Amino acid sequence: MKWSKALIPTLKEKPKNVENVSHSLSIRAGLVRPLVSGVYSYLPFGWKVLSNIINIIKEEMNKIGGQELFLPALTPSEFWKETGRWDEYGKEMFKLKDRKNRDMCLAPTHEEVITEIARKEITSYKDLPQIWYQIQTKFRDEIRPRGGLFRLRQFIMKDSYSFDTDDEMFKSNYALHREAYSNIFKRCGLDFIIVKASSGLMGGSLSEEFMTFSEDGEDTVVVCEKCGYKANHEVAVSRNNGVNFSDEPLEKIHTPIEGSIEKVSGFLKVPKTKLMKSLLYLIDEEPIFLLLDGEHELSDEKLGNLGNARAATPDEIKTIVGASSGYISPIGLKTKIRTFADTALGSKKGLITGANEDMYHFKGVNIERDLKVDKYVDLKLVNDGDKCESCGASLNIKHSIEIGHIFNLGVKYSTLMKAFFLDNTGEKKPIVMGSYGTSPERIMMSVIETHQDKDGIIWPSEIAPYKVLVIPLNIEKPEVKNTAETIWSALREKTEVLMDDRDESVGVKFKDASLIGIPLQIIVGERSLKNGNVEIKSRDGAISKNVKKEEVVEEALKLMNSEFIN
RNA sequence: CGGGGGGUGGCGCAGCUUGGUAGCGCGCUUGGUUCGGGACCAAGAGGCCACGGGUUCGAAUCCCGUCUCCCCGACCA
Repeated sequence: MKWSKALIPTLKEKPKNVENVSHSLSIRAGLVRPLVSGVYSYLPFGWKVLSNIINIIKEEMNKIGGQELFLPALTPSEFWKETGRWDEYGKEMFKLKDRKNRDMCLAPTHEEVITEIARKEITSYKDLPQIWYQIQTKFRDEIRPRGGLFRLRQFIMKDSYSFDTDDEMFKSNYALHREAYSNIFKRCGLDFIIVKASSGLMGGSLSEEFMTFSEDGEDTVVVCEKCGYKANHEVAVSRNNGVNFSDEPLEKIHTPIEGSIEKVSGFLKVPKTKLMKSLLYLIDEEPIFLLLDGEHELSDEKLGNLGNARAATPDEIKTIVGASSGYISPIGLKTKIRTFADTALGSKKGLITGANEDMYHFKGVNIERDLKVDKYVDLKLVNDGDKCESCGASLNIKHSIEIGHIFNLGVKYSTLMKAFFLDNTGEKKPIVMGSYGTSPERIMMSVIETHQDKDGIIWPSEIAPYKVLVIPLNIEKPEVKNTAETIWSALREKTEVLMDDRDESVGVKFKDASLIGIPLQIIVGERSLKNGNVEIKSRDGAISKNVKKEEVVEEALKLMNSEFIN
């Protein structure tokens, strides 16, 4: 392709309303253009990258025996109603009516549709296992699209589904996907880790997320550099901080300040760990006290695991406990309220917590002596620097981007939608399912996030829109032009090559070359041509040398296949 | 949905406080000079100042409403 004939609309300035690097670069390099919030057009240059990513995905999925299919995006409500997600998904689902007034939606995911196929077509254990996948557009009316292309309302998803007779068989399909995903991300040039995940709306237990690190990522993960422990922040665990205070008698003290952990620890001049956070929640409409170490926040995910939970309102707290939030605790209450304590609280002594009277706290609280804990559960959101549960080293919290998610659906959908098969004893059983998702846009944006410098993108060669960029510096000099043409023609038979044949000044060409990030550049200019040379260099700066113009094609092909670029 | 910030030639911005001929940089067109890191000169084209109402002799500017985009929180590939 010649640049003069191509649509590669580069931008000199950072577009407005753009925050993170990948968003800015994807627009500046002419890959994408916004249409409405959370919806983007993919221009030819960007689509080439996405197509390369999609091809890698297909290759790796086919390798594990995945069969590609293509399901409709427009789906009737009835299947969603069978599983209850018509309501569960709520406003996030793009719902519409057809001309007969029938409820339809633009599918946000495809468990229902795929299960509908499975229940009709799979009848015997002899039909199992199966892996079906598709690469298709998903629609989710996100509460807030964000981060450029990180959270979209319309996006491409590769989703696959596995069908097995039992958990044992499922495990091997799961492992195959884990392997395939690892290969996909590796080939795209991404560094990633696999963490324990939260399952969200999908349900199911075994669940892992593939994460890349980026300051602009909307997720956080907890990692232990020492033993390799890693988990999504929401579900990560850490040890008791090991801080102990001496035992004292229980005593009510006057604390004439706002009852926050911050204020109380400041007022009493004690560390936050000496405070015990007492929170009143309604779990399945039963009031329950949740106790946490003063320096930790409650994890929403872990809270959700307890049941249908919500924080008690100030009025409810007043009615149930008789004091305001900030001055409450399960100690000395007339009415019994069940109490769950975070595991890290253990049997601590000498703590401070609310005295169930405004402006008063208890000091000297001894958990074993002064209150009855009904259940110890893991409730806390891990803090940076907490001690690793398994090895005791300090944990780090890092921003990350979720690029893939694999999980066990168990028999949730097969049971709800009656997708049964007969096993070898003639017994009717629900199909064991797994669901696996990744998104080409996310991959592309993650790659940009992690493969760029101040001048622009540096594409890993496998997904680069072109592998080589030929830059004739002054297109009006016949020798420069002809040499570039010769190189370009020879190269285009072997690989994808772009030639910047625009009549632009060198500065513009070099700046654009850096911006669009083609991994290999062949620079044809009068200066080196005097010695019969052209320059070949890699965008990442690793290679820059002069070679005979007759040998540059061969050299380029050699470099392309070497390890030098990611 | 709550909170915050925007919408002015294609792009990035100024102008708005204190109403009075719509401006700058980039890009674009034409001609010329340049050509190893966003060149220079000259001449041009291009704007219902998001939209709808008001106030006023007069509104990009003041007031009311609407739409829309971005950021922070509940969601997830």
